[in-house]
Amino acid sequence: MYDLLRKNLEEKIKISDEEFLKVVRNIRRSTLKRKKDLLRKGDHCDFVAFVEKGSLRSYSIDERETEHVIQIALENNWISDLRSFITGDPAQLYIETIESSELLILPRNSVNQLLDEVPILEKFFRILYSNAYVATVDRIQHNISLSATERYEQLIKNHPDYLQRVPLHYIASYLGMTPENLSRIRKQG
Amino acid sequence: MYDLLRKNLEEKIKISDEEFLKVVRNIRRSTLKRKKDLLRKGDHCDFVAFVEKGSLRSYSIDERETEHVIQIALENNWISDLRSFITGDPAQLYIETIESSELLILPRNSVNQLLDEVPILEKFFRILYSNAYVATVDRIQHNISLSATERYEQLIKNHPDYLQRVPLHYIASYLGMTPENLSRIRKQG
DNA sequence: AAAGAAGCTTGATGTAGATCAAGTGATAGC
DNA sequence: GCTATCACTTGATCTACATCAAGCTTCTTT
Repeated sequence: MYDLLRKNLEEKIKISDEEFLKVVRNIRRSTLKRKKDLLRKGDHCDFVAFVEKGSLRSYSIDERETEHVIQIALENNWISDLRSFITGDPAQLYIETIESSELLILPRNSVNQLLDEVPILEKFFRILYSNAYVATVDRIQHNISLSATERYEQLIKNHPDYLQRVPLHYIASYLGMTPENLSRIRKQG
Repeated sequence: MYDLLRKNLEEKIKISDEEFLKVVRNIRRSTLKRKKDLLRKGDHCDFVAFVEKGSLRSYSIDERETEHVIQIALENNWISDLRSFITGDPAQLYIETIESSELLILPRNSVNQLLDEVPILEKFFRILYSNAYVATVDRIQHNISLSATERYEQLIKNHPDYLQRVPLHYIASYLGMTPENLSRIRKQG
């Protein structure tokens, strides 16, 4: 039932049956059809969500009403508006399912309490945060120094699975280009 | 002697004289002329540095030999290659003084030890990390959704001090544009 | 005080990628 | 199984910004 979550935790920390049970007790399971909202801008993002099945994206909308995909998460990944989760500020992001999905939701209240009960989770969250940090730093570097074509090539290398599962216009947005431009890049390559 | 550092810590946490003394005992003071390296790519960044006086920048160099300014730090700010500091991987960044500067260096060894001796510092570092995270997320949003002119206008609003102290071609790089383009933008505005 | 380096501006030209517009093919949900 | 929305492609045009090149000014260092 919670095998994938357990596996995910054990990629980062050692956790006993007993400790894992404490985590599981605090989890809420959520099943969502495709294109359903998990978070809307202005909400308080008081959870982190683990993707057990399906796929999601987080995105922002700027003043010109343009969407920008920030994160794509398939199975075995965590998604949240970490900024809002950490600071308590209103969310800047929307989070939405791409395919219909099965999620395991860990609310912030529980997290605070769990950190006392299961101290090894401190390490887990530290890793979660620093991974998120490193990912965003990488992304800046990426956008700064690569052309649209190179960014697409990197994506093929690092996330070939996205191409099977995620509509191309989301991928284009994630890579910081228009769908038209991505289409033309794919035609050449 | 360490007034500015104390003030900086107290912006984020409450710290007693005794605790602060423990911190200070672990600090190394460093005085650098302008344009001197503090960190080179490939080094292990095993410190965080507090700017007591002067200014620094961190930057990367891409395959095309182009520099990209990642962070600018004036007095009362911290600078590091946090990615390398956190993960222990070799640094991706260079750090260099812009003006001649006075730095307070906190080595990682000391940090680990200090976290045991002065638990309140856990909070300080959590805040330091999450500020860094939020800053990079903001920067992505910024670059994604604003034009070169708008990015410059935001900078004027948020960091007017940079304009007095930091050469314009570093600012241009920080904003993700060429010096020529920044020059033309300033001419119009 | 002089010489060199660093910093800034201006003009001419080039180009990656955006925007606009239209049409075709695929999917989901009733 | 039908219909509407969604997804993708292709072409024509436009534009923000980069690149290249040159000259001027202002600092730094000796």
